[in-house]
Formats: sequence, structure tokens, C-alpha cells
Amino acid sequence: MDAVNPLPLTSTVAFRLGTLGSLVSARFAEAVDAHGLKPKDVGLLAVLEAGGGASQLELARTMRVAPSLLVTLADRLEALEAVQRVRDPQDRRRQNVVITEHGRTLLAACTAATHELDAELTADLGERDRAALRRVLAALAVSNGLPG
Amino acid sequence: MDAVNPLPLTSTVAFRLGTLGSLVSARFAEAVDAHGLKPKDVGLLAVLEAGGGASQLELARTMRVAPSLLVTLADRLEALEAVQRVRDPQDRRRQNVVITEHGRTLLAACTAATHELDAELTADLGERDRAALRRVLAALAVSNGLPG
DNA sequence: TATTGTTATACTCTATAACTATA
DNA sequence: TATAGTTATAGAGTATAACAATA
Repeated sequence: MDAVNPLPLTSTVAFRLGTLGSLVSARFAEAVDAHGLKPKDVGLLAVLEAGGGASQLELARTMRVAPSLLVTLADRLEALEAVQRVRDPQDRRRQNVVITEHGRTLLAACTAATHELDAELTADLGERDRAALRRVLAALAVSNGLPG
Repeated sequence: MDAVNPLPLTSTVAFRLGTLGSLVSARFAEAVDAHGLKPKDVGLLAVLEAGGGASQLELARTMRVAPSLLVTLADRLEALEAVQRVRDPQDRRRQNVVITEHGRTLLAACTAATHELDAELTADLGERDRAALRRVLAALAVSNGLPG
């Protein structure tokens, strides 16, 4: 049977992940904007560095975004010389996207900024709780089909 | 000094909170849509039940949204008879928003749906990790100025 | 004048649909 | 005919600015 006073909505894991996610995304966006990047741009760079080059369609599937959005992301990153598009000679319909040295540099800067953000977010946590948070979030990401 | 191979971006707390938050928000939106509600509508109902009635401006500040957005939320909830607006007789500029019985019923249904969502999200976690997650997320919410 | 609420407008993000080039 | 990429268009969500009513 249900409790008479169930846990309020604002105390659920879903509500907390939603609100914290929104807060964190805003701060992440602000941090990477300093490099002329949008959050999804950085996501694409991270996917490229982790997985190597791949066709735009494959990348769109990995990131769970529409193929047309991947065009926009690749356009912007190409303009910044953070990626290059190379036509697949075997199948000239495919555009393989590869990260450049400058792209790696940008990604490293964003990664460093994100580590700082982590430190700020978890400043009030003990080292033990911080470790538990990392571990459980990683498990949640895996069991819900997210990369990382 | 920095590590040569720092933790990759996708393993940071910020990235995981951002991506999990986005996933969870989509599923939450889907769940509450069954009741004709948007996520922020439910957020307003939760704030009202937790804190009692308050003026629209105060509510907008609590929710960290623009006052004009609060008008939209109150309009929709009023149309559903989930809230009422009552002019403050002491200061006729103020519209106090109060939750109705029907509003409480809607909120209870959304809360139950969110508990189900919690169960799904954390299905692969042990009871100990689930408890740790709740505890640490609550601490993060508090130390980052979020309600709950 | 200052404040509360409201309306008008615009911007960001992202998806869907139509189109082009290649297979 | 089917697929990869691109372009055109549209919708959701939310903010900013202009305005109205009250203090």
C-alpha cells in the first residue's frame, strides 16, 4: 500500500535530476560559449575524440539528434577549424567528420572548464559523497543508454 | 599539476547531470502531458502546495522564471481549474495564486507518475546506491539553491 | 515614480519535410 | 529506388521590452 504522505514531487530523483540538469546545462553553456561553442558542439567533439571519425549519419545516431542538426554542428565546427569533413572515396555520399588538432585543443579547454564546474557544484560535498555521486551517476548513465 | 589523461568530459558530474537531466525531463514531460500539463505547470503546483499561495512575482522568483512566463503558467492552470487567482485586497496590484482541490488531485497524480519514473530510472541500482543517490542529490540541490 | 501583472515580440533550439547527389 | 547529406520550414519554450493598472 502507498504511504499516506508520499515523498513530495520535489524530492524525487527525477525532479532533482531535471532541475539540477537544467542548472548545470546553463552553466556549461556559459563556460563553453567563451570558446565560441554551443553545448552540442562540445558533445560532438567529445564523441569524435572518443570514437574517431564517422559519417554524419552515424554521429547523429550516437548523439540521438536529427541528421539535419548534425549538419549545423559540423558546419560551425568546420568554420572554427575544429573538424574537417572528408568525403568517403568508397561511397561519395558519406561525409566523414574528423577532429583536428585545434579541435582537440578546444575540447581540452572545455574539459578543464567542466572539471572546474564539477568542483563548484560539489564544493559542499565530502570526498566520500563526491565519489559516490560519480559512481552512481555513471551507473545511471549506463543503465539508461547514455554514452560515457 | 594536472594529470596527463584527465577524466574525459563525458565522465564529469556536470556532463552526466546535463545528459541525464535532459533524458529525465523528456520522460517527465511525456508523463505529465497525459494530464494536459507541461513540466513547469507541475513545478508551479508543487511550489504552491509546498509554500501556500503567493503573488505571481514571488512565485516567478522562486521558480527562477520570467514573470511573463508565470502569467502563461497561471493562465493554463486556471483554465484547468487547478489554481485560482485572487486579488490581494491590501494591494490590488498583486494576484495571489492558490491551488484548488482539483489542482491537488492533479499534483498527486503527477507525483505518483514521477515515483514510477524514479523506479524505472534506478531499476538497476541496489537499494544502498538508490538511497545514496537520493541523499547526495538532495545535498546538491540545497547547496546550489534549488527548492526541495 | 515604483511595482505588479500583462501583452507583444523576438530568439534559441531542434525537429520534420522537401530536395540534391550518389549509389 | 534507396541512402547520405543539405536546405527550408515550423514548433516549442522562454526571455526581453513595451504597456496598463495600482501604489
